[in-house]
Amino acid sequence: MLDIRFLRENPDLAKQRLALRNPQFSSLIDQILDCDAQRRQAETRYQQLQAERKRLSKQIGQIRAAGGDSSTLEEQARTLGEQIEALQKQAAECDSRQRQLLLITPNLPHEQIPVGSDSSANPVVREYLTDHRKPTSPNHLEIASQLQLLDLDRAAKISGSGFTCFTHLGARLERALINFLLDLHSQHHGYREISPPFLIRRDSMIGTGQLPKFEEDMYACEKDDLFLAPTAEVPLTNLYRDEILPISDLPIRLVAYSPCFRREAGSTGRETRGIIRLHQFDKVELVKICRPEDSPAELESLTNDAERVLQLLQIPYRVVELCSGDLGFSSMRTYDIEVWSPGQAQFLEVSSCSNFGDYQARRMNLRFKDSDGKNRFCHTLNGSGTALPRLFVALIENHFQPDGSILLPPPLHPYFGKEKIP
RNA sequence: GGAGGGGUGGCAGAGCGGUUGAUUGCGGCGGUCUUGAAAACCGCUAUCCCGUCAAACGGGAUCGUGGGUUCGAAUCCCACCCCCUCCGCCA
Repeated sequence: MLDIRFLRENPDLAKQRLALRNPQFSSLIDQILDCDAQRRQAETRYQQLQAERKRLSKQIGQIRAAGGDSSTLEEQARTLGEQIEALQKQAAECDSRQRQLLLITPNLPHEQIPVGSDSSANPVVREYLTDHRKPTSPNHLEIASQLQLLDLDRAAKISGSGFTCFTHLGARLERALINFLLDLHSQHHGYREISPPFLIRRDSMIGTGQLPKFEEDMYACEKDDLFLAPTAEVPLTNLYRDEILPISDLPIRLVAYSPCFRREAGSTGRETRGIIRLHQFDKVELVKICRPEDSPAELESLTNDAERVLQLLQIPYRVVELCSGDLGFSSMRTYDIEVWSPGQAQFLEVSSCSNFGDYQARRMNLRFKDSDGKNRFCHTLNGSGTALPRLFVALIENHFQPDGSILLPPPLHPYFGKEKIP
């Protein structure tokens, strides 16, 4: 959520920055400021009347205690009460409308990010092993079918398209990867491991920005008004919602494994073959909560922590920075990490590392007490560390051998229990 | 799912229609005393919003959340959320 005071004082700056995402947001800012002006006017007037009524009520109390007649004053107070009620209703309506509008307004892009309208404008920041990448390889589906690592057809019998079963050594590899990632980040990168709930209340979905705007993309349990987590970002970031953290607790670094549930409405046909895009997939997620002045550096180290995964697994990748038009709703700055998939001869996104500034913290009322005793909003960040299915794809395609086996990189051996598949 | 109890300031815990933003204790901050510390004593000690910005000052709101009753609600009524105890069900 954007700071209403910032919008009030810098409406043109806010519009300019939002226009870098999409020009449509200008009128939204005007509507918000309109609500704000109306709200404050009504609020000021009813507060004056309320102060008056308070004085009268005190007098009434005193007169009654003394056994006197207070009926004239009571009549006055009643009249004031009616005016107050009407103005309060007006203020509440403005306030609620203002909040609804703020909740569907995306974060301002950071000043330093590249300007562009779509992913073709995303600059490559750095690359790893891409000079040595395999130009082609059998597709992960071909490899998986030879080695019985996946069963998409039978998964469809259970759940429909967009779901998979990992089978035999495939299931074991999936589990080994999850454990490898959790251990790497919790034991070597300083993240605290959490195993969070996967069903999420509406308020928490609003807190990180999935709701109200993207409700169509979420799986919901309507009976209980709960949503299936689309990413562990949601439970992790919301862990400390509505709290005021002591500054000594910051930065907080959290890591969690979770399955992720996404309806992916409207994306069938594009990049949907195999396990590149699923309605349910595993992911290990990194989240940070820190002081505002630390968030730029924390974004760099978070991205490095995710990259470390690919270095250890010897998978070629590149880091791109998202341009203004490609930026996610809540983010002010994002790096995507993309692994090379020789099977599809393209790069696949396995991690998206973002700095949200105070945008999420404001939505979930997450603050810290500054050294001078003032309460300030925290900054929040997150990144995948990493998404599993595409990592799985890159791993088996990049390490596929001419003899039909897969040679696993050494860091996985203790987790998988052997060096190759089969 | 059924029955009961409860949600008050950083924490503990009073208050159950009228100068109560709220007694008190603990903790925290400042001071007196002391070579220093402890003890004792004194003072301070929430958040949000509005009044164009900042400071000062003034006003309003906040006792789980939202409604209602009333001139006036932490206090009475209703709904919901959360926590605890017992019963039932259950991996």
